[in-house]
Amino acid sequence: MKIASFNINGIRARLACVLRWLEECQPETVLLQEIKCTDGNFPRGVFEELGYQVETHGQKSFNGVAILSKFPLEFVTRGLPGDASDVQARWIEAVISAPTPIRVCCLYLPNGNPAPGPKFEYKLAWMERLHRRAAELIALEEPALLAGDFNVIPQSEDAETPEEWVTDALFRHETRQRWRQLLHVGFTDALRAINRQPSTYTFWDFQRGAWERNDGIRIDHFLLTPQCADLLMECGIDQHIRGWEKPSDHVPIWVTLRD
DNA sequence: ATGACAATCAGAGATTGA
Repeated sequence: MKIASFNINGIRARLACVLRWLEECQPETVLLQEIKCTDGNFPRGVFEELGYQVETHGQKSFNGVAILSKFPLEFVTRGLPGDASDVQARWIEAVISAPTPIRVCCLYLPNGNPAPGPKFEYKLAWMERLHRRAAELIALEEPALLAGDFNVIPQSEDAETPEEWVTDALFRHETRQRWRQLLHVGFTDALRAINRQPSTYTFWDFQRGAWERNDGIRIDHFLLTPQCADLLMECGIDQHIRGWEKPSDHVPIWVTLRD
């Protein structure tokens, strides 16, 4: 089972790029972030014709997440539990009904800049809710994963110029402390379980030639429960597509799990 | 301190992102 996560920065602007990548990558399941459209405007037919079941949680203009899968998706829920007043579309969860069922949580964690400020407070509160849901998933003792755009640079080795990020919401100590809470309850960072190489980035800013200078950061992650980590075979980042025509500023990260 | 770059909504320029 190959499961990929990709912050596409607008599904309508990125449709050609995504289709080209799907052809090349051939994932059975895809977790998308920043679809930037309502459920009604998502081009679901395009993916259904490729054999994917499509589940979306969108909103107008901003945010929005979706799951595509060639296996049936069951028990689909939308919205991160813990705050009924939160209207931002940043979480969709489902169980992939494969021979070994996998629970997948597709998330788009708030950016949080500028920090400090109300957006940073929202980010930290969202991470506290994520921590509570993560602990529940661990208690299930089942193969499950959290994946998506975490907007967290975990360590200095995850940025080309870490000194420039120390006051940023993606790398502040409050943010990284909450990231580590997810590891402490038992989640495994899939990329780092396999690959300790530097420059394993998933994001390069559109500005100042960041891609050409490899001035990147690692902020898109797969976190696995112990039962899911037992199934882990590979984890990779499709960095080359950042150089394609009309790319997203993020690139896909994927895992392959034993069936 | 600012802007550089891109997408969205709207139909210019503000807002958001990271």
